[in-house]
Amino acid sequence: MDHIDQEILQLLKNNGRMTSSEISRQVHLSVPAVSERIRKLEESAVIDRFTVKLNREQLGQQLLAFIMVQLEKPEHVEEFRKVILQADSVLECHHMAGAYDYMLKVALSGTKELERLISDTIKQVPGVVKTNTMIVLSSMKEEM
Amino acid sequence: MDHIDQEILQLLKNNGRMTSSEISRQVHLSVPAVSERIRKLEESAVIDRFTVKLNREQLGQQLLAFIMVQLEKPEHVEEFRKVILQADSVLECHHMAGAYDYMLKVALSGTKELERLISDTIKQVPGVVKTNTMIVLSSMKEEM
DNA sequence: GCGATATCCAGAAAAATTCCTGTTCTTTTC
DNA sequence: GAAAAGAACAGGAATTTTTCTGGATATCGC
Repeated sequence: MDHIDQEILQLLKNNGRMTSSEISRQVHLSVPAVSERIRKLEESAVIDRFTVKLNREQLGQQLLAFIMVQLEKPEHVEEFRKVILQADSVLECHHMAGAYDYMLKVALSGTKELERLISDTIKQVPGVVKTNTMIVLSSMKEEM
Repeated sequence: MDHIDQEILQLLKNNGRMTSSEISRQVHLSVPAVSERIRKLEESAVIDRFTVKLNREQLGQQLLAFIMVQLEKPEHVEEFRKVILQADSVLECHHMAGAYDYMLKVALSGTKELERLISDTIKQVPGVVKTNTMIVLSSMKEEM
């Protein structure tokens, strides 16, 4: 992980489909050298994976929110996990230290769908005793 | 945006570097047809951009946290924005409805760096009157 | 010093992409 | 309902990229 690797990662963060030959021109290395570096970054798990960032608004998910969840007892975690992993509108779920046990980041079409998610999905899980929802007005920064 | 486009997006989410020829085999279309569809998805901004998901732990950022920030008056927003955009450890910054004005998602090496970020960077911004930091213990889901 | 490992480059073969053309299918319009 | 216009697709050629070799150079540990 030298400074050239960092340059390569920076370029790939901006454009994950940038070709090795284009990268090679920017970092002043040969094409095989760049390909080999990328391969090793993947192998060493520094690069988790290549992906595509979609525009949520274009996909009808105009509403972004954070939902904090208090789970009564650890015995309910498995059921909770299953529900969360299946819910497409839940982008992230973090186990937290503090007053609440879980923090969810969710993307939905609007408040109707948010209401359904909270009432019909999250609060239906046994052990969920309290939630606290915070609505996002706008996002000034959003990387990975 | 038909079901084939959705298939293509799903494939690209799992592997952003999947070649058009590989995709064409999976969705039973010709290579030019797939390329054209991807081009249009980019043009219509459904695809924001291609990128790479890095492994934060491998990069020495073992600590993930959310910081909620209360900003006294809107006149301090510009200064706040500048500081946030420059801070590499701040992954996300959302303007919120509710008790706090901003929600930050930050990734750092540890509590020392977190302390510096809060005390020396965020709280130094004029107008920041209150913060509330929540530490992530583990993440069971994290997409985009 | 000396071997072992790693990194690099150059060139060739394989693969993928792009571009072009012709065809089919859908949609529009009369 | 039929003809025209437009969009989407498949096939093939030219270009670019990737991958795979072989060999040179540098680095590290002994």
